[in-house]
Amino acid sequence: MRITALEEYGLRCMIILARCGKDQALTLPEISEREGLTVSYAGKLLMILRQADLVQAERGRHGGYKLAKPAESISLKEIFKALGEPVFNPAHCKRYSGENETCIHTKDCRVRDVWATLSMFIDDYLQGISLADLAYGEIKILKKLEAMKALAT
Amino acid sequence: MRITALEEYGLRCMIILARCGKDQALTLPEISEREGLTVSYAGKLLMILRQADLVQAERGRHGGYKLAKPAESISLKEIFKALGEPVFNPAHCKRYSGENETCIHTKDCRVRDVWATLSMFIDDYLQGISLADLAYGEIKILKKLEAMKALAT
DNA sequence: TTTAATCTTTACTAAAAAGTATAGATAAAA
DNA sequence: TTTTATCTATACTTTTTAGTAAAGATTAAA
Repeated sequence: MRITALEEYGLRCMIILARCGKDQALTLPEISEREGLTVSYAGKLLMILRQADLVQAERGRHGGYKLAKPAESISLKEIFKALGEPVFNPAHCKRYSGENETCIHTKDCRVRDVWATLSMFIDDYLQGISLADLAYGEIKILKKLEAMKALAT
Repeated sequence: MRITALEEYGLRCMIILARCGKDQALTLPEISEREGLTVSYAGKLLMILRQADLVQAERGRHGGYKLAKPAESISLKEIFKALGEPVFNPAHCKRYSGENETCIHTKDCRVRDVWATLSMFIDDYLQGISLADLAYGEIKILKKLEAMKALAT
């Protein structure tokens, strides 16, 4: 199970935007410079985020990107939804069907139950963390994570 | 976040072996036929599983693969560990470092905290499910998953 | 000892994901 | 109106993952 490059870098771009202040826009060169990415790649990431309505873009002089809404009201779940697929989705069983048309376990599949439940856990976890927590809630988020850990064990 | 092909198919091969009975061995053609995989690909998967000591192989006539220990004492966590990397590991920050030598957030990184905690949750979850649960615990596993869901919300 | 059925290993090809480049569109300032 | 700074879109290249092929090693039976 892997976090993809789009997810990792896309999230970091969101953090940078959250940190730069609500009404100030950052340009692609600025974003890419801060995260150590090429301008092209940052452009690709920001396009994805814009198409998901997570950021707003403005062209021309004084243009750039800013968050489409306050960091407090953007959850990691939303961000991940924009950047990739969930751990488990209905296409899974078709994708991993080997030589067959669909997976041979189509009905009554325990593996699917396990993935679906895990996927739900992950979604809940990501839902509970806001972009603001990550961008400037240094103390808050550590406490939150500690609390979640304690709950889990 | 994605489940990889090795993880998905590798787990399914383990389930097939668990279902075939403790002392009976299955050959590559048998395994591949049951899961709809090519013999070559099944060979690759089983080699990985063998090198992780999850299955035992015997060559020659009457050869084949069987589980290295009872399905009750093999957790999904072990199986996943053999087949791929965890969601978060120490190499992560180096891998996703953009143009830089290491990620610019090396010290005091909230993103890393979030991944590390998530990774721990996932491990706990996988640890709590045995191969036996998946292979022949039809009722048991559904109940288990329901209980875990209830706990989470 | 030969043969056939099996696993083992390594190298190869194909597909997907990651990352780059380039030409075009828009906005504002000169 | 021209120029410059910006985003946008698409096509391309590289790297990684997925999947295949083929030759070798082992075992047991004939």
